[in-house]
Amino acid sequence: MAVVTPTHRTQEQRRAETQAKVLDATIKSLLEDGYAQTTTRHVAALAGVSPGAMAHYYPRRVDLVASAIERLAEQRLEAWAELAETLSDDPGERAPALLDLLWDDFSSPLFTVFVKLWIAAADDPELYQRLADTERRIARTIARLAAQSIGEMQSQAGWEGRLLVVLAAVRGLALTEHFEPRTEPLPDPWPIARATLIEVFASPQNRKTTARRERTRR
Amino acid sequence: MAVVTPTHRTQEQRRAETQAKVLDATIKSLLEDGYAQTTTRHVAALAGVSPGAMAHYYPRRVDLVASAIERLAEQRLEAWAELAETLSDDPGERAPALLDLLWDDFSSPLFTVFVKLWIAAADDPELYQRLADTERRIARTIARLAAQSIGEMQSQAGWEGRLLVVLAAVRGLALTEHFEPRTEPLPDPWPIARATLIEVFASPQNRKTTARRERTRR
DNA sequence: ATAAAAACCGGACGCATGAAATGTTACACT
DNA sequence: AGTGTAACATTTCATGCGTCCGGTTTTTAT
Repeated sequence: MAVVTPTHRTQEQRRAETQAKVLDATIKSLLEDGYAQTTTRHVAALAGVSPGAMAHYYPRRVDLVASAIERLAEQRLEAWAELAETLSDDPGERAPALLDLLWDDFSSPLFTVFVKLWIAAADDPELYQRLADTERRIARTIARLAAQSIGEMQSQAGWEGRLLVVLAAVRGLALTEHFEPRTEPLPDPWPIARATLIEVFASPQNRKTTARRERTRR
Repeated sequence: MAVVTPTHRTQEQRRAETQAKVLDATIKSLLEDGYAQTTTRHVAALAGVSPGAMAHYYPRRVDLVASAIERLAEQRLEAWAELAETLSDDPGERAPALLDLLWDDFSSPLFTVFVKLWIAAADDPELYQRLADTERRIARTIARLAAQSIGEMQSQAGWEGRLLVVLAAVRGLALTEHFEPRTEPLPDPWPIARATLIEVFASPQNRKTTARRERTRR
């Protein structure tokens, strides 16, 4: 495939360029076709790179998806850190805002990629090994973010369980929405779930401070 | 392979026997090796049946796993119906008991099989088609069971959201426990989550303040 | 009871796809 | 200009799914 361009690209440029193309193609494939269908050939074709060239950078499939997921994690963490800045100072507003942030994150297609990889990793020790480190960083960041977002709440009884339940509920809801087979489409469950989760967060103990009505978004 | 055959097995018997062996082997493989590694030959070897024999009953892989999952669903539904009988009549006891039932079900290895198949079905239209019907029956049964278990609660404000959140939370918690990669083992989250979920189920509807500001929007 | 028919089971082949080894081209340094 | 090294391309090997055909056991009809 004769490259017509006499452009003087340095090796570093070429290297970075093909790597970027390959990683983008990998993410695209994971999103649209799932992990099983994300084959080396398919990714190479999507990226417009020869299979052999790709094998040079990512010898095995695991290397490919591990690198891609690390890049994804970077983006996700950056987005989180950025959005965390926009949170209100009012404790009564902060919980609902955090919930919406969570839901936006979990209901995005990127969440499905992570889930698909968790499942695959359950039966693939090597992939598991590669994902564990990345996943750990994500979990830590989210935990830290959540902790500092609900800050003073931690002194109250049962905050640990409430945080656990809220996170699990959002995850479970997202899982159902994304993956559970349906014969007919169902209405968006978030408005109803959101209302209940705000109650859980606000908890009976400090109802006087949080009894103010929350804003309805969107 | 001369079976000296003093056994007078009727065709129906042979048929049922090999089918049972194959289906059991399929479930075993799904449990231990995941969907991707559940190959037709692997299952045949596990069942002690030749690939050709298996192909006679289940021409393609989809037929195999679809049949297996239907059998699993039967067992699961029967177990649920049976356990539902043992629930206490005391409304105060019934919610915790239902929660424990839920957790037992979702934290069992069988749950992981269903999840693995959901994920696989997301990128496999034919498998999706086959699973949708079965999954729908399960969802209906659980919904009906939960509804009649919390019976009179339905008259109270926000019961819809509470049920939704509780189910989602248990699902999400189970997902995390089963699949999220960890570098170190974590303590069992159920005791803490359980306590919070019981509150969610049973607590705030007694207070008049929360009942008023429910139904934010929809 | 026995022969014909049907059902059941076992092994093997073709096709497609995934991963890896080997060969070829382009760049950098002196 | 020439050589060593890194980037890229092609080829080969291994694995898994789906299907067919031959052999055997059970059923049915006389």
